[in-house]
Amino acid sequence: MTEAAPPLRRDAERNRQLLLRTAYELMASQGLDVSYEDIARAAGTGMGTVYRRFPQRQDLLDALFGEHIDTVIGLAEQASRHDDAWAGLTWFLERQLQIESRSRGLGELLRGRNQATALVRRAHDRMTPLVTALVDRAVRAGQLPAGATPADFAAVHVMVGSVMDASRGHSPQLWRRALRIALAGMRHADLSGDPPDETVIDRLYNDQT
Amino acid sequence: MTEAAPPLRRDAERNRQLLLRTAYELMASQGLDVSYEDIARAAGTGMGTVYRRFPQRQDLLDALFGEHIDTVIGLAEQASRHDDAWAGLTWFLERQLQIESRSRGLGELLRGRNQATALVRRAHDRMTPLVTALVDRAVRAGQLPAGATPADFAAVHVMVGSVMDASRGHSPQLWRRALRIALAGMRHADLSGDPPDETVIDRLYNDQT
DNA sequence: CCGGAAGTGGAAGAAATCTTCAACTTGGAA
DNA sequence: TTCCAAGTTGAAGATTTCTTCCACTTCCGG
Repeated sequence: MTEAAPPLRRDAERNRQLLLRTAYELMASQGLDVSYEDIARAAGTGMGTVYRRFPQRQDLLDALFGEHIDTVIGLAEQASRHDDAWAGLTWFLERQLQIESRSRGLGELLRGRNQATALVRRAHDRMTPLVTALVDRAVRAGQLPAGATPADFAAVHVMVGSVMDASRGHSPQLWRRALRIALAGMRHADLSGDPPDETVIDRLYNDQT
Repeated sequence: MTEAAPPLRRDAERNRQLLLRTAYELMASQGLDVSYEDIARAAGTGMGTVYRRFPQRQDLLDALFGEHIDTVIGLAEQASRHDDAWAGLTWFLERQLQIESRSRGLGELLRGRNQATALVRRAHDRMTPLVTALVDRAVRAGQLPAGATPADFAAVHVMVGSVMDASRGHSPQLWRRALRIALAGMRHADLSGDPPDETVIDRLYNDQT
């Protein structure tokens, strides 16, 4: 157990909230690679304050995105309860991408661009079994071709996300069209050959290049 | 016309070739963002030599990738002569991605991640009309659904490329599976709604974020 | 073989970001 | 009201990469 941290002084807590709001805004529009100096300036505090509260960038990301990621995990759970496996899968992916479209930073996190391994790994450890079960069900129901795997689903996620990243700013809805293409492809592609390695999902989502 | 540059001294020309080979190797494995210092060190020269020969990074990229890009343009021309429009499209995309899989740097260039706008824009100005004609032919032939556009083709390119980038290193062939998914999606998705803006192709390929 | 133009190397200044820290300010318990 | 632990600030050192520059070396025409 972590020892109970003493509560923050009132002004410090106010600053902390202000920093979180500010950092979230910046990362929503610019992605995760925002400098501490930019955050401090936008919040009107000194850099030292940011470092005191979030000594590691990971600490900031945890505080910023923890609950958002729990939300996404909740979507996966909800989807896995869907009677129609394919409907559950498409609903989940569409919802997740919609959330990512509102925050570039969260998208980078969920799709494993950049740092942030701990948070991401935990999230995917929770979601992968759920998605796997859905994919298996969809295959058995004939909604997906034999040979379809959870890794294909992850690949679709990465693929649509890349269109989102490349078109954010000028065609904010283009990812929906890419999603239609990719999902139709999942249903109609010949996926019988060379099944991807079991570990591909983790690596797709955690490669830091 | 550019005025004729005087020929390089023999030792300088030797160094130039050495730098090009070295830089190509480094960018093939690490992407375009290799520092001049890394290039100089790997080639065994001083940084000043790199700067003297290639004052702007653009100069280096032009010299490195110019002919590779012409090769890809050639592929597009060859594809556009194919009787079967769909076969031409898939052949072209597969070939182009295969080349990108051997050089991460070239992939970044062709898919518009990073700088390099001049070279990329010229290439796409040449290829876009060819691809457009192929897509139109494929639609008329019933090989692609009504509403399919060249921008969808560009999106597929970007999508498969993103899987390539995320899996390079552990699953170097995974992009082929993603390509199968994306191409099957092009044929089977409902693409009748909200056609992408005309300018989307350029922007997909030239967004520098 | 000589002289000078061309070429080279790498130290040094500039710029961006990360990170620490010592002097200063403030909240709130007593 | 006093006092001090908690909090804040921004300057300053460390790092990294970019870019310039000048003393030194090399090539090659005459």
